[in-house]
This record gives sequence, C-alpha cells and structure tokens, in this order.
Amino acid sequence: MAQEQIKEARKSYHHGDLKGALIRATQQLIEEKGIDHFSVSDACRLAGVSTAAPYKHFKSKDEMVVAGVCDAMARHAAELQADLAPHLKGSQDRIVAMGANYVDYALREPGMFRLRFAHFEGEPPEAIQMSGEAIYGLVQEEVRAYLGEPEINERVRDRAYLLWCVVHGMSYLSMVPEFASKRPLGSPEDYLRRMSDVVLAR
Amino acid sequence: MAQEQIKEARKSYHHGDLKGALIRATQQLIEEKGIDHFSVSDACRLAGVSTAAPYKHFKSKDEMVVAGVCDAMARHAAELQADLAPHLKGSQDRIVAMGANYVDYALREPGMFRLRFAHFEGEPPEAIQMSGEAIYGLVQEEVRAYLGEPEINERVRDRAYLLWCVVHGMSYLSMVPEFASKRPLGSPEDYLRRMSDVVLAR
DNA sequence: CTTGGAAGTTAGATGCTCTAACATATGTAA
DNA sequence: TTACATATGTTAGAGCATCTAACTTCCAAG
Repeated sequence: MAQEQIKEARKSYHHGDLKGALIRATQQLIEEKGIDHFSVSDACRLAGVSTAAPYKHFKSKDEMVVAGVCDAMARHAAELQADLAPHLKGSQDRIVAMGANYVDYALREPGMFRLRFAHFEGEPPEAIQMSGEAIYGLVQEEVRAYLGEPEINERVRDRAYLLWCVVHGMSYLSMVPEFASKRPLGSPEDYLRRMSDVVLAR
Repeated sequence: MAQEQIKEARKSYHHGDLKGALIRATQQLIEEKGIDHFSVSDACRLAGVSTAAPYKHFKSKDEMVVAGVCDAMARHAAELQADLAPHLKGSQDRIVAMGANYVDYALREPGMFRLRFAHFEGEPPEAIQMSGEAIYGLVQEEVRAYLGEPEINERVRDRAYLLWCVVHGMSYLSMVPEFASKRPLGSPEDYLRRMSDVVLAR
C-alpha cells in the first residue's frame, strides 16, 4: 500500500474500476484500523460510492476482505520474484534475500500479512491456501538448490521447515514494536544470514 | 479454554460473576468465530444477560476483548511457570520445555495467541505490553542461565532473540494447517531441541 | 431497618451489513 | 441509429450490533 488513496471524486455515474478501488480501500483501512474496525461502509466512503455498491462485486464483507488479501498476496509474490531475480540460484544471497523480503513485507503490510495466515472461520479461502502452498513450494525449491540436492527429499523438507520457522518468527517479531526493539544490533539480513548458515549447513 | 461453557441459567437478579463469565465467553467466542465475527451480543447470550450488562464492567467492546486477552495471558504465564518447574534451571530441557509450551499454547488458544501480538489501533494496551515484556524477560533469563553468563549481556540478548524467533515461527506455522502439515516427521520438541542446539551453542 | 451504590433491566439512538427495487450507462445486434 | 440486455450504480429499509440513559433490584454498611 505505497500509493496513498484519496477520496475519489467521480464524474460519471459509473465508477470505472470500483472493484479495484474497493480492494485498495479495504487494504488501506485494514492497515490503518485493523480487521476488527474495518467496515464496508468506510471503504465505500473512501471510494465515493453508496454502501450498497460493493455487493455488485462481492458477495459479502468477508469476501471483500479475502479479495483484498488475495490481491496483496499476488503483489507480494510478484515483488518477491523480482527481489530474487538478481541473485544466483543456489546462492546463500538468494536465501537471505527471500527471507529479508518476507520480513520487509510483513513490516510494510502487517494487516495483510496477518490475515494471510489468519483463522477464516469455516471457509478456508481456496485462493489464499493455494498461494500459500505456492510460496512454500518456492521455499523448498530454493533450499533444494542451495543444498545441491537433486530433488525435494526429506533433507530438503526438513531444512526448509526450519528456515521457514525462522523467517516467520522474525517477521512476526518485527511487526510487534515491543519485540522488534529487542533485536540486538544487526539488520534482519545479518540475522537471516547467520540463521541460514546453521539451519542450512551442508 | 478447556472448560466448556454452557449457556448460564441464572436464579437471582444478579449474576454473581458476570465479569468473569463475560471474559470466558469472549475467549470462547473469539476462538470459535475469530475476532472479526465476535460480538458483545453473542457473549451476552452465552452469559444469559442483556446486551447492556457488559457496560457495567467494561467501557467498550475493545476493552472487553483486551480483558479476555489479558486473562488468557495470565493463565498462560502461570501454566508456563508450572511447566518449567520440573526442569533444572540452566538445562536444555528447560529451554525446550519453554518453547514447547509456547507452541502448545498457540495451538490450544490460537485466537488469544494472535490477539496478544495484534495491532490494537491507537491504544497499545498497557497490560498486554507489560506482560509481553515480562515473558521476554523470562526468556532472556533462561538463556542467560543456560549459557552460564553472569548477567544479561549482549551475547544473551543476541541468542535470546534468535531463540524467540524460532519459537514464534514454530508457533505461527503450527497454527496454520497448510503449514503445520509441512513439518517433516518429528515432534515440535525435536525441532526445538535441534534449534536450541545451534542457536544457543556455547 | 434504612439507604446508597453496585449491578442488573428496558428503550432507544446511531451505525453497519446486506437485500430489493429501481435508475443509468454501455455494448451488441438488428 | 435504435433498442434491448446487462452491468453497475442508487435509494429504501430490515435486522442486528454497540453503547447510553433512565429505571429496577438487591446487597451490605451503618
């Protein structure tokens, strides 16, 4: 959510891209107020439409939130690919970059990051789950390459899990100010490098 | 939230322990439905009182949620102490037990666990923050003892942070079914022991 | 006892979600 | 071009949630 979103003034009866605008408004408001203070009405005010308009695009508030999370995940996935590209496949730099990107994203969009792994009563949203599997697949593949294994075997799965624990833990700790302040001198990258040294020792 | 909570049938006009009942109802409902589907009204129905009653005990819905989280944290802190007691101070068993307790608690009360580190717009609830500091203090102290350091110095802070990353990461991954299933054979304890081996190498 | 305050109640103001019915724009086919 | 079907907006309103005000019940201190 780098792009700031200002209240939209429409000229025509139709919005043009209301669905997109609502998704962005949803993301922005959840970041600002948290999921439990987010309201469809607020998003409507931001987008400059009536409170009934969203229901032409989403079945419910829940579905609108899920759409916001999915959009955020897609953006993040693309960005992760871009961050990884400069680094040689199989290099430690690439592993560290992957972790650092994760931590950095969590700091930039903590609301979306949390929701991505949230409860979602009853319905485990297909799209979110699939995308999670995809990311984890990427992690395993990167670990495989780093370890020089020919396939994703038990060793790779084991190390990938450990790595992912560390990356996730750093992400969450970084989002909580009272814990983020507990990180002794050193950047996230420094810690990720040290951890990958031991976790992925070959 | 081991104790199941059934709808209360009152005999007298006054409830007796409405505040406690509401706190338990809040915890139960948040576990069941998630923070965004929790309503004070539901909690009132569970406790068998009118929807205005809670406002004699809590200023707002938010405050009621915070009270639920604080209560859960207090219970968890006591339980953690009990889990640690049998283990010799300074032993690896004690470190592993601490981590395992954390992961186990996250699995039992994921709703409370998440909220404990959640956003809390505007107000970072004093009580929650203090308790977080207390837990982190305990972690540092245990790491200090394990490493045999005379005081909480830079080395201790560094290792404690790494350990806490791992424990937090395992906790969160364990709560998400799609990731929990990615843990290769081995119990959380096994992984915690391996991680503490390397993270706390002396 | 009496009585003041704590802890309930009902009633209602305000706001949110979501549906129904209606209005307006757009694109395709005649 | 005209006309219609459809997509995408609107207003109105039902139903439920939060929270306050004013009233009631009960306990406990004097």
